[in-house]
Amino acid sequence: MNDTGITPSPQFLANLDVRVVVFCLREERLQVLLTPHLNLCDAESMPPQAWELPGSPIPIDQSLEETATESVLRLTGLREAFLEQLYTYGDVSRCPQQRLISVAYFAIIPAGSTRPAPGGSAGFSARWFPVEQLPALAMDFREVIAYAQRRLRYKLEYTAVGFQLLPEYFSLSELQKTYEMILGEKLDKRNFRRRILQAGIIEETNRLRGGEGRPARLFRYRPDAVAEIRARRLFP
Amino acid sequence: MNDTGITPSPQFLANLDVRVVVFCLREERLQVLLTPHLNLCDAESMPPQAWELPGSPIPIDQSLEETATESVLRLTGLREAFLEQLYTYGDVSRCPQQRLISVAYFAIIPAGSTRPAPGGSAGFSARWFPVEQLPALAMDFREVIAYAQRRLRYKLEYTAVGFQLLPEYFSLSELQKTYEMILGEKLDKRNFRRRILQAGIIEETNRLRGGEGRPARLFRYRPDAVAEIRARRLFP
DNA sequence: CCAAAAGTGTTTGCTCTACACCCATGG
DNA sequence: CCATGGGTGTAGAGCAAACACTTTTGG
Repeated sequence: MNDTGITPSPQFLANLDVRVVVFCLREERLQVLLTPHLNLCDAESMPPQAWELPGSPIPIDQSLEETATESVLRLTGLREAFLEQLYTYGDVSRCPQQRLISVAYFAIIPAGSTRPAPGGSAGFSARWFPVEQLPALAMDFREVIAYAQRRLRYKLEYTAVGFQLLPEYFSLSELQKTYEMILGEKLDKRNFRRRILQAGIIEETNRLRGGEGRPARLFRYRPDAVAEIRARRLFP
Repeated sequence: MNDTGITPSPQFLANLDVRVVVFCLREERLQVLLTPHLNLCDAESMPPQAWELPGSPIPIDQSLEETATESVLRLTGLREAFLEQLYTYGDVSRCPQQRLISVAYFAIIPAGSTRPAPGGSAGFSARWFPVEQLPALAMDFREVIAYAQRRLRYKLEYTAVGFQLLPEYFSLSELQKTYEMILGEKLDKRNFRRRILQAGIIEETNRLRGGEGRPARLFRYRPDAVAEIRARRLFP
């Protein structure tokens, strides 16, 4: 971590880093974690003029996935987050300072687990931004985030990744709202419930959550239901 | 290109290369292009004891995709082949000689376009191997090929990638055989034809191909039909 | 008792599947 | 005329989509 970002120390691989798109549901919106782009923000007091995806260079004795996991841990305090390789970006002029190849990962952390508020711990001044209102971004990171979002939407339809976004116990309405938010379309309540229950990937608990109106029964993700769902498509 | 494979010349990025899984339909089977693994094959006359995926280090002034395209061109003489990034492999001990990160691509070249027979031109002594009968492979390349094959199968179900494997004109039976070979299951002739025609991605020509039995009408891929097919699944 | 959110079934249309016979050509 | 592969339609089952009212709680 130097402030030029140009020459990582020799125990790191040159011209190569890992970047992570960390998704979280906050304030009813899908948000992404970003760090200030240091090149344009020398005075610490000034607000950064551009943001970037968090990440780190790759230690010579760490795999790509370990490196990404550590970035997520450093930023959020979570080690068990969902993490998947996204794509490797290597265009020649994507970074003005040097030839830089970034292996992008995307991560999902559950709603409510934002105790290590970014800005605290080792997260420097990382901040959450709604994916619909991103600030100015360095390099090709807007494209990276857009791709991560497409992939998230896609995985949501076919796999059980949706539960990664929610806390351990959740109501079916919360789950449905999550799906609607990410897919960007309304779903029929009865069809949604029937399908998600038939898929057998969540189980009823005897907890209830009160609020306004009738209390909702809470459900839990069944971890024994394999990640890649038996049914080919969860939502057609 | 040296024979240690350890230190690419300084105009290349260190610890990083591109590898390509090139698929082609030959002799009624899906085949992959491999090159001898030089570390284990110093005497040129000896048969290599292990094979590897072709590829090259990354010139400092070339993108990943350009590098992959040039590898395919050098190996097959084709510039327009289908090419897609697959995954980036970066485990610490995948290569015994050095820390090596490989950005894997997969490519598809049409059946019959094997004029620049591997072994000729600049392809050193590259050879085709049926994916079902791979020789001993260096590093994690068996895993890479297996993943490429999964991805090919997957893409075949959802996109129009199948036509990349066939020559410009083909009969519906040839197309069906291709699908069956890659999916590894028999398909019903009538259902196959109905669906593939309904999808509107191929068009009838007035060519016929004779052989034994009744001559077959030849079809052609409609390049205006976008790569990602309108229907969500081509084959359920 | 009223507002607010939770919960619950049925009908209809479409799509996938299974299945068997005739056609055109070359030898 | 016979062997070989090419070409064609239909009936039944299962799945997805559309749709409106009742239930439970808190204030």
